[in-house]
Amino acid sequence: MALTVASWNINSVRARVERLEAYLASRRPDVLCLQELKCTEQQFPGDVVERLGYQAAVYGQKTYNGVAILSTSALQDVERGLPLADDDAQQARVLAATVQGVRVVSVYAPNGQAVDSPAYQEKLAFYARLRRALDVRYRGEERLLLCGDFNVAPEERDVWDPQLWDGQTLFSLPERAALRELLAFGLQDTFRLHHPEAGRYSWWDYRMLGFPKNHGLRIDAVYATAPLAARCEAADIDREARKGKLPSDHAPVWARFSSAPG
DNA sequence: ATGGCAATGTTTCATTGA
Repeated sequence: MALTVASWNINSVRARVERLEAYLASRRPDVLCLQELKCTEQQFPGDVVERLGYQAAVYGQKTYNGVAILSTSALQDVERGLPLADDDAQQARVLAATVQGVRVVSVYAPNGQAVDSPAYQEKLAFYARLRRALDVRYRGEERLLLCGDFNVAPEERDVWDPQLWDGQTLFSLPERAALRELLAFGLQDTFRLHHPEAGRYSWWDYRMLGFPKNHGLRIDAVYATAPLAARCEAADIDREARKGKLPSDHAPVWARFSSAPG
């Protein structure tokens, strides 16, 4: 039995319940990590996902942020936030749970606003805390997935106009270095295991015909430790979900893993 | 076709996102 894990910044789960239902019903991922719920746990449409055969772990807050993990099988050892990080107490950005022996983390990294803003420094600090949390909690030999909106395009091929984006938030060198430092824990980009090409994005600006012109960035990912990367049969971006009326500005990303003995 | 910002709440504008 293969395991398909998807991740989607849904940009308000209440505003897009119908799209969530359609995605779960048509794609049927075993696991779906969500970001930017923009609601509290009480406001999360738990009955809707339950009807579709999913159980949900939800870490929400009013108006901003909010992450969840949906799964067709049992969610175990749910952990909210980062260990030993009081700074994150006010922001629901990280949620972990174990599914079929795989530790799954749903991550919503800070946007960072402008490079000269305090929010940008907080973004870098978030990355440093996340890396430390991995060091505290996990080992690179474990089956671990970091799924989410990382708000950093790793390389030029992940950006529609690298010259325009040069030095801008989401593509500036310090945050790309922070992402590299996170991945140096022992994580691989599942999309790049199967797709070396440029021009494949997970986010498009609502403004200026971003999507029709394919003016996007690849800032959402499923990052996997070596034992899972070795079992990654396929990975892609569900660009279809960005089409039509009232889409999220992000498309879901996913990776499929063959069942590994041991 | 895939379409010209969108969601939230502080609500008729401000804030945030990326």
